[in-house]
Amino acid sequence: MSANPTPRPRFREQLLRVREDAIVSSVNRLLAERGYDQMTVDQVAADVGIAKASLYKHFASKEALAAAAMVRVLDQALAEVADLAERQPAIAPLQALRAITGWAMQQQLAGCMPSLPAQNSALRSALLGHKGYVDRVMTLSDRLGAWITAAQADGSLDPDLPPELVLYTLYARACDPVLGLLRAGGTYSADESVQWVLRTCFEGLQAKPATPQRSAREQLVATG
Amino acid sequence: MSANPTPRPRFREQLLRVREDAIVSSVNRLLAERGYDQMTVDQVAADVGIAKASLYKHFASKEALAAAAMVRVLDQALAEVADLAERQPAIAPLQALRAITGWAMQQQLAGCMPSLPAQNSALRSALLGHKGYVDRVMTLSDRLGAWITAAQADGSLDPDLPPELVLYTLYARACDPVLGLLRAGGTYSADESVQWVLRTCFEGLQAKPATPQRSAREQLVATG
DNA sequence: GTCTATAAAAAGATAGAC
DNA sequence: GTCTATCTTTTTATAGAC
Repeated sequence: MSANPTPRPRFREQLLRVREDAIVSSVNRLLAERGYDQMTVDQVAADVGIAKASLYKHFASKEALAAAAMVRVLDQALAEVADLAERQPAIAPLQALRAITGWAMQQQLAGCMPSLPAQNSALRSALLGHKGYVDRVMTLSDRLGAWITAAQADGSLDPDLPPELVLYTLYARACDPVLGLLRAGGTYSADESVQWVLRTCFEGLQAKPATPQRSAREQLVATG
Repeated sequence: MSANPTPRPRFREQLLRVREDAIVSSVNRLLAERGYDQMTVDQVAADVGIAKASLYKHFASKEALAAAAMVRVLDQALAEVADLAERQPAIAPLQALRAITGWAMQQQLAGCMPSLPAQNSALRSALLGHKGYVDRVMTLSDRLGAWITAAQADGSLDPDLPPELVLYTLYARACDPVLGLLRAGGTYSADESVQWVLRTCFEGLQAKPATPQRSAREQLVATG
């Protein structure tokens, strides 16, 4: 009998992963460009350069394709969080939240942020039944939640706000259409657009009350 | 010859309008519940209670249905703006913007805000070719733009922000998914949810620097 | 696993009688 | 204008050879 009944299993595995990675890349881009409903499996197959039937050997359904894309971007977000915590262990929690949100916005403008419709219940069910997806969402929410709690404790984040409101808001801003509209206007670069939307997100639309110009009484006291 | 070749044309017209109004109501609700891509013409016909072919006698396409729903909600928004300007002529521009945005958020939570995908280019083209829709969007943007300019002039709205950023942001908040998520949590009523999201929109996530607690020196001066 | 070819079903739109 | 019945296209998914 042969000494290697299954020669180089690692190599085959690696090849499989590379192929599936290419598929997920295509899905990711198409989801970012066209959204879930407008993306077709034929487009994915054509983009990857394989037959549609081959695609279904790797992923069981269109929903599975979307889930895989979400898992990847969630892993990237988790890596970004870990990187931030490692490189800047002393970073203020509010600044950490701002950095992660800015990273997500950059991803969106770069066409790397898959966008799924909130209203497609079939897709929603499929995602909630996908353990890998749910686990990552919970882990990321835990990490962000810790920063939110800390930022509220140190007084940099409004302590009155329900933490879940903050969490939802940050997730939503990662897909905020305002970003694309502002960028499409042509007046601002991608980075500038991100800074503007980040600013409105954290500092609001209203003018700051005191910081820019002190009150007359305060000025009198300080001067006299 | 008969004295009335076309008997009671007004009555027929009125009947037609009532029917089309019922259609638009169904479309509006389905667009709010399921979104454009997940809404089917069959569902609309079934909801109205007429045959699909009859539907196509009133509206030429699915895109036309969506456009009609948007026109109606834009008219409602314009009526709200006019009502605000008439009943409270002295209202501060910032408060006017806040009131209109809050009204839109209430509409969303009530299931009356049709949501169209930003990425469907076919739909986008159809809308941009629809004069009634474009006119109303421009008119509403003009009204809001006037308030934005005024609010920046009186210093209540951050004067550094590009006005188009503010405009885009207000439009986007009318469809903000955060609202539905917060409401779905069950902790807050619809009105409370609107207030929370309004607050984060205008005041941001960060804590205010000075307003909530005055500085020690200021307190000393005020007390002594 | 990859391919070609083909279901199978959904959905937008229309024909033609009344 | 409203209906039933049908068309046409698109799209998800699979059969079966290699």
